[in-house]
Amino acid sequence: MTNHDVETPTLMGSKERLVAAALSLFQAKGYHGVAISDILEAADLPKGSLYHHFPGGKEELAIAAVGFIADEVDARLASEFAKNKRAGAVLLELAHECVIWLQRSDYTQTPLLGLLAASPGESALTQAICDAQKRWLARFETALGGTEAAHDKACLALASLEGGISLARMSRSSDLLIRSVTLAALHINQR
Amino acid sequence: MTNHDVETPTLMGSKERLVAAALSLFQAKGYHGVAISDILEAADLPKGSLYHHFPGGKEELAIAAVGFIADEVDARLASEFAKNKRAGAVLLELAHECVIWLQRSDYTQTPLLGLLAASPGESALTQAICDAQKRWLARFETALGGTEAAHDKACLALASLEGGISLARMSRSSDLLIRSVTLAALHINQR
DNA sequence: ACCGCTCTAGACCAGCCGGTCTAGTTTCTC
DNA sequence: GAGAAACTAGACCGGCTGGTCTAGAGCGGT
Repeated sequence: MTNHDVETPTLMGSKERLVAAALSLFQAKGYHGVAISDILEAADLPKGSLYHHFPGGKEELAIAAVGFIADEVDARLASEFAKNKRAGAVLLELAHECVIWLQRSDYTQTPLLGLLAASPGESALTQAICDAQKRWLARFETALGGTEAAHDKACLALASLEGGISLARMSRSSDLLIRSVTLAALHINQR
Repeated sequence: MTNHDVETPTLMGSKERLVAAALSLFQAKGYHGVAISDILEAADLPKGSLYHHFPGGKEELAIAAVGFIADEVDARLASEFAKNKRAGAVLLELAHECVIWLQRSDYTQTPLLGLLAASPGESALTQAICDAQKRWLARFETALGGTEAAHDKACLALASLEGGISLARMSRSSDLLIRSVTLAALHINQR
């Protein structure tokens, strides 16, 4: 979850700029809430560029955006777990990063994938989101030992994170996210 | 969370029918994903009726829908807690009802408010959603004793529920929801 | 200098969006 | 049964949507 910043567009190629702008907007308003023109304006590019890089239009772009955040978070999880950290600690770290994200956007943006969930049913986009969640889940699960209990704990980790983000965004305060995640982390760490 | 059924429209007044249809559709596709014409078709009513009962248009209707589900769940929580049930048991019961809901809609619908979160920022609608969450949170909090720890547990309860629903809907299986919620309930029940 | 490829640029389009408005029908009240 | 109020009905509108298409700019290779 590093810098997908739209304010410094010239440093990225136009394709990357499109993905970054799209991700940021989708995270703020959901798939249907964002118009193509919004994305183009944010990325400062004309329509032709979009349909050159993404012939599939809005949905293909959204899929790319989901893939981007999925990879980023997945890589981050991998590196954290590689440091032999306990799963609860990693969860907390991720949550704190989400808090920063929320605060920086004045609680307009949802980190991760929450708002993207309102996507056209049964589409490739939905599938992409599902895949991302599966990958993150698997990271936690294996880190927790791969047992049945580990699976349960991994579910709780992700659910408390996504749910906590939703609560935090609505209440415009990171408090609820922190509370739910720390409690979940506590439970996850004990064997 | 009883019957807001759109299939038996003639049994309800047209205003109730509009609210029921709107809620159902918003829960399936999010605020921006639903067109007024969709709602009208589902409720089998012309446009005039909508703007007679809800002069504020789409947003006012959405607010009414949020209020409806908020009241319903809130009343349900109140009655469950009145039976002196432990908070964990109530959480589990609520989750099971959500599971039924998910399965009946073939995982197209999100119970509660998840998808509504993608609503126009800073609007009255967002406020209505926020209020609903606050009320539900308060139910759990007081039932858990009103302490600081109770607040934490209440957050975990709601977060695991909403997050679990999101996971379940994406994976088209209630499994992940059940897992995260049962684990959360376990932790909530212990003092 | 020429070509071919990648990418930018934006005019253009059919269709749908939320919302308004007038006319009609039903239902309640007296 | 007269008249008002509540509600239904749907034509209509301007603006915006996602998407297509043609024209051309920039640039590397030869």
